[in-house]
Amino acid sequence: MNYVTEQILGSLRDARIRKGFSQRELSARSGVPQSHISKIESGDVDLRMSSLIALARLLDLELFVAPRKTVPAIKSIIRSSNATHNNGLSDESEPMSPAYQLEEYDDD
Amino acid sequence: MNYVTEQILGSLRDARIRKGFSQRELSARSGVPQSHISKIESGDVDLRMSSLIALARLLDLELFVAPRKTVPAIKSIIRSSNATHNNGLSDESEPMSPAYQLEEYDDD
DNA sequence: GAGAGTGATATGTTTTTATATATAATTTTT
DNA sequence: AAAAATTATATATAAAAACATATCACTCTC
Repeated sequence: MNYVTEQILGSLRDARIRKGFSQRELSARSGVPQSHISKIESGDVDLRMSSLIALARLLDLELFVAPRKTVPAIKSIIRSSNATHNNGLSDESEPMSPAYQLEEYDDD
Repeated sequence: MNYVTEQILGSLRDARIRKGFSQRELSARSGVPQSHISKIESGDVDLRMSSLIALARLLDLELFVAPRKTVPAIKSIIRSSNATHNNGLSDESEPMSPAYQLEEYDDD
């Protein structure tokens, strides 16, 4: 598994966890079987672009290609975005995932 | 074909052309058949992540996922990068594709 | 208009994702 | 430690990409 792939799959997993989704829940939302999500995250399959985009979208991520020379700048933006776990100045950001969960929730 | 897909495929085609590669040449460099590259560019196939990464790499592009809220900033970076067709202040940028080609070149 | 280069189409085969489903293994919670 | 939730594996099937190869249509140049 090459570096870029690892990066992307890692981002997917991190985003899922940051949103407080289990693989099952992401499965329910995306229609992709949990077993397949597991394989995806562990790099056992070379997933298709449409699947990647669909999963990313559910996790509030977007897929891109960028010129190599812009990579450092972009990574910097992403990094500082991830560093900002809901500081006061937030905009239309996603609701923070709770540190613990009192009741089970079933939206969707 | 959704918006993100279109964006990405468009970027691939643009980058290929900016580098002065024909589909045949990209095929030779990547090992992906020209016929398949044609289908990819016209959105006839839902290509795999590894293929996407491989093609992107040959075109000096890199694949990413980024948090949705960072998208405008990132697009802005990419835009200005593309706007700068070799202005004087360049760094380690790729050699400019020539406006015309005298001889055929075969590196690789 | 012949020849060369380019991109799109066509066909048949192989490989692999994606799906469905079940269950095992692991981690977390009570 | 028992129960519950989460993730990893396994198997079988269907669908689609990837591949190899050939050819067609189009444009451009000589």
